[in-house]
Amino acid sequence: MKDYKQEVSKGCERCIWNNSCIGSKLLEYAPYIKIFQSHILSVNDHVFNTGDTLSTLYVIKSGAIKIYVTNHSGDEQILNFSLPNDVIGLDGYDSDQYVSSAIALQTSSVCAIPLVEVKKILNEVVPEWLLKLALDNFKRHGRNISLLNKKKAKSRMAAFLIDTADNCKSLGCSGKNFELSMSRDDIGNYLGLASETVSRTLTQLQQEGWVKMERRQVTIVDIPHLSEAAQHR
Amino acid sequence: MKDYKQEVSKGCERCIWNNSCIGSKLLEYAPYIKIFQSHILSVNDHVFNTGDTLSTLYVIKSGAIKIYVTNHSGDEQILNFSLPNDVIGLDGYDSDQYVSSAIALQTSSVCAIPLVEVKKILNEVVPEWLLKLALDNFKRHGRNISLLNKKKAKSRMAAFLIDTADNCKSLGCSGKNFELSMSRDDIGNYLGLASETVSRTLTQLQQEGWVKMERRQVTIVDIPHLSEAAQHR
DNA sequence: CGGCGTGTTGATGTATGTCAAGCGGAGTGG
DNA sequence: CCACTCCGCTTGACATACATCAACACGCCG
Repeated sequence: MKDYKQEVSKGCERCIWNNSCIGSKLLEYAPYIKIFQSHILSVNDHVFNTGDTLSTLYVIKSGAIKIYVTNHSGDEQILNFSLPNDVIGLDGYDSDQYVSSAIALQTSSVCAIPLVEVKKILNEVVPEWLLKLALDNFKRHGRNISLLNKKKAKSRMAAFLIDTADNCKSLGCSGKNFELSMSRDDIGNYLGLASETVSRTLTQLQQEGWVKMERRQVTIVDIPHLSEAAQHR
Repeated sequence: MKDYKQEVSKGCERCIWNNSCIGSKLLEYAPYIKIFQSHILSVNDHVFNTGDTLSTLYVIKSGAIKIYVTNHSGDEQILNFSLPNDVIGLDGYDSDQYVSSAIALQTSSVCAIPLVEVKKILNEVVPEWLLKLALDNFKRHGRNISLLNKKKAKSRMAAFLIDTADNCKSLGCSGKNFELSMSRDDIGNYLGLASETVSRTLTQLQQEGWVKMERRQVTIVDIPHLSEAAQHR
């Protein structure tokens, strides 16, 4: 997807998504932007890969694209199935790499929007705090999925504890020692487990020596092992 | 939470979140806005309820708030645990009611921002297409959670089919008849099920007479029953 | 002390994962 | 055009993780 033969400036006017597509709206707003011609993808062609330099957003024009991440033991986790009119590639907005991969499920076509231009406009127009609000939501979305799609209770609990610890740390506390504000029931509801399972899993994690628990008071002892458990689906 | 005694304009300057809080940023941006004094909540106090008129956003100053929805058979589904500095209440932005409920898990305090003012600024400043992008993401987030937190395979599949049908409909097709672009493997991965379970569940749904399937071609026959199945956790 | 809410632990049932075999359509090559 | 193969899907048999039901322990508060 390196070479674009033709700009789409003209194409947009004839595109069936012209009225709803981000790309054409962007063009109205800043006509000087170069949006590149819809690119045809065959089944199993990648639009981008995790770790690739993030320089382009894509708007799907036709087909279907699978968005997924791969953990370091090679398991694939699908985040989303994106359809025409969806924008993909935004998830790494504040890093400079894609944090997910995108692959075509059908013959598809996408239009490419240079991210630099989008960023420029965003920075000019949108107050920083607002951008942060939107981005935070983006990230939470990803985190949530990765919590819920684990198959084993142990992985979910481990992921939940790490997530909670991270949240706590970003609020200024140690990150190893914190208090859960919710009941086992609530945790179970959130993670899709019975509260008894939450209880059992927590004692199990204690027996492994990875955490210590005293009622709702949590101490994380062995972060490496806990993280590893959280990776397993 | 109807009466606010005191504006927080002064309070913001002394608040520990002053530099990162949306409220204070908003004030810098539009000093005329009235943000209301941090309000103290006891355990199990509601911040807002599903269906309440959406007129206020809340920024959490201290404590922890549980965000949840209740389906019509009364089951609670927790969407999130929100912590200090989080903004809550945005999820119904483009309707005029809250679409979730918020309840304090601990003694907490929140500041109230009138949504009218935020909307006014957003509309002035942020291009409509951009707003749509952010909101769409919001909604997808909610949909995803409600897919993944079902306990039974049948509910997940039903919810998945309905969701897919809706997506399809919003792209202009019938909404009763569509083609899945992904394999059973992918569906299983996405829903956290084995592909065999996906297969079995689909044949089960067919035997119930709720859908017809021909390879990846889906026909939804009995929407009421399917929707009902999708509700059950 | 007694009652209540919350959490733990045990016994049992069940839904779903796993392994394995077989089916059927789509594409390929003869 | 037919046979062959491959891949995705289905179906069955079995194993297992988790839900459910139930009893009980603990801290909290009156």
